Amino acid sequence: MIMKMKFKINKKDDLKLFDKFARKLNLKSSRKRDFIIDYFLTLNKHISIEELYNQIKTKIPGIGYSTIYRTLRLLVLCGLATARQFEKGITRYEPVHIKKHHDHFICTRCGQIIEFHNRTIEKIQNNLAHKYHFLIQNHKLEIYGICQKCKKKGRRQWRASI
Amino acid sequence: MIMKMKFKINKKDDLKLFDKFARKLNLKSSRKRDFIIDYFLTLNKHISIEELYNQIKTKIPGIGYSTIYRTLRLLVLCGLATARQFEKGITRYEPVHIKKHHDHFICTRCGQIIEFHNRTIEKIQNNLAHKYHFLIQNHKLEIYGICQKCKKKGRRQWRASI
DNA sequence: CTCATTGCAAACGATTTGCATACCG
DNA sequence: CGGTATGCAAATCGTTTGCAATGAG
Repeated sequence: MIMKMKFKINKKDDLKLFDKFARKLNLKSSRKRDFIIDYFLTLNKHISIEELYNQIKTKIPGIGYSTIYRTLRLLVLCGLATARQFEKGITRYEPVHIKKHHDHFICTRCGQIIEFHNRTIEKIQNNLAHKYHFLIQNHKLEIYGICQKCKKKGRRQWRASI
Repeated sequence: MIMKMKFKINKKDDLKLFDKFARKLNLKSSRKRDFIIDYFLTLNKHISIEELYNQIKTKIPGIGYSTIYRTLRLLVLCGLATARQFEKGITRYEPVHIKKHHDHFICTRCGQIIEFHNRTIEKIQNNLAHKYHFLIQNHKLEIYGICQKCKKKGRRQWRASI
């Protein structure tokens, strides 16, 4: 029922787009930024700045948080990344190529996000769309609730936080 | 074609639910908190802490931010409010009663929103949730596309509005 | 009296920014 | 060289928390 999704990543085109964007804004090229962008665009899942920072740090030891933030801001500006807030206070970025057709379970207690894809739901959507003479471009399905771990935790642990 | 949905605001039941929740957690009652809850539950739109604070302040001048925060946290915990981040850095809360049956077709050209509800999609969601041991609290399904009218209009008319 | 609630100020965590330095063309 | 990119530390902003005072049962 649940399918792992495959994405055709067209990094080349994405990089070309960024180049054009960079020229428009008179940006100079930079090894570090280029590396971050290249790295980010190969991802097929959303990522937080912290995660990205830790991963990049292993490749560019001296890298700073601000550089990651500034680079991601540029990517969002030029449309190559999308920023989303699944849970409180943490922004997650996804490369534009995975924007389509993925759905999320989001735990409202611990913030865990489970991605899934379901064909039947999509089929129904298409039927409904047909009924309403609606041409589907894209959709977003988010299911909020409590994940297995948090259900087990029970009341005591979150009681403490009042 | 657009269906106005009616929400039965059942504040009485909501308050009862909170009472039960409060008893379980050994909360004492408090005028201020009760007022905030009552006020919040009559809203039919999401609200930010800042907005709520400013509105409550006109009724209870001495109120503090923390009280609002703490009360909303309780409401989220007991399921009477949902927290969402529509935009970066700001959490908005909505009363549960406007949170149900939240499916939308959204026309990306004219902005028309068609609300709909489909039982089968919900059934599938429940199956998926079961598989992941996930307890569903609510969900949001948004389908973006082009509505009947705009399909007929062709490109010229909506192009002008960009 | 015994706890829970509240307001305030301080703490916090994610993000942004000012500035001096490093880098690119 | 002139201007952009970077790292660092400090500033910011929404939110949380410690604590002393207040309120409820």
